[in-house]
Amino acid sequence: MPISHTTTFSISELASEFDVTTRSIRFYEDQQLLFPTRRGQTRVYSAQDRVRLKLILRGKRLGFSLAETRELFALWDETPTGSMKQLRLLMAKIEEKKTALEQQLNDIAMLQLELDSAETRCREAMNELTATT
Amino acid sequence: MPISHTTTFSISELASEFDVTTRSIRFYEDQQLLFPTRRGQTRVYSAQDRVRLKLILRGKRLGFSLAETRELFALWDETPTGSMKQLRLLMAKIEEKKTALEQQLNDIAMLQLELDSAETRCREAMNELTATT
DNA sequence: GCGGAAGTTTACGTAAACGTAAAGTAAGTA
DNA sequence: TACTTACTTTACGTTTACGTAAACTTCCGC
Repeated sequence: MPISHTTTFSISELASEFDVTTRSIRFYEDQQLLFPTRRGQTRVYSAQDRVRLKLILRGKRLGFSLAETRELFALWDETPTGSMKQLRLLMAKIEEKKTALEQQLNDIAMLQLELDSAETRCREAMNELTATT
Repeated sequence: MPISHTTTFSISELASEFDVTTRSIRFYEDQQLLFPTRRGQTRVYSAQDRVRLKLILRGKRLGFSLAETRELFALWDETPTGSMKQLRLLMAKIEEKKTALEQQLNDIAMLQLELDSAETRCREAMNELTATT
């Protein structure tokens, strides 16, 4: 059901665009990660919701739990309008995430080296087989 | 029980070194990711096992399931001594992992930008509060 | 030789992230 | 009007990755 298309989407549009099930999308709503409006019973998703869904899936690719992603949304949403104490806490969370990402970058770099090595060995083995020795 | 220490480790040594529970380590064995030898009943871990454990944990940080990590181990182990067909399959798997890692790098880069932005906003908010305006 | 620490197996429990079936509604269409 | 299609809620089932308790065995120090 392609919705009015000013800037809104149906659940199946999003599902097929991002290749997830409607079940998943509803589950993300259940977990307070998405907040579509309703036209009667039917869910109507805004462009913002679409972005959020994209971010959720990105989070998954990085191994984040839905809870963690929700935390990140909180970081992003909280237009920093809190007390000094809250702001310090927010900064701490941000730094924490940043160091975790640094760690991930390291991990990925190592894995890439190993895969490259495996690739080389594989290539050599293929050459052995091809060679007319 | 610090074992003979030529190059072997007890389960609790590994557990405390990597800050995981012994339960987890035993579970990884159950899932065919580790293969400690036995001294009587007791598990004895080699340096190789230790490396594997480290790799398992790295995998977890990258969001890999234990099954995926086991697959990676297979890639690594299979000293490429198979048929051409098998080698091509191996190469395909390696490429697949590599592109997945590229995707992850992209994802991380994006997230880093967003976190930097959040950090900036946070700093500005703190300055607002501090300023004697 | 006895208590405590560290190891073991067996087995049931649990949280996260959905899958899947059941049963119903609402809109468009032949 | 009947049929199809897309959407909905409710609710139980499933997989992964362990946690946790129970009930041993082994070894070490005193």
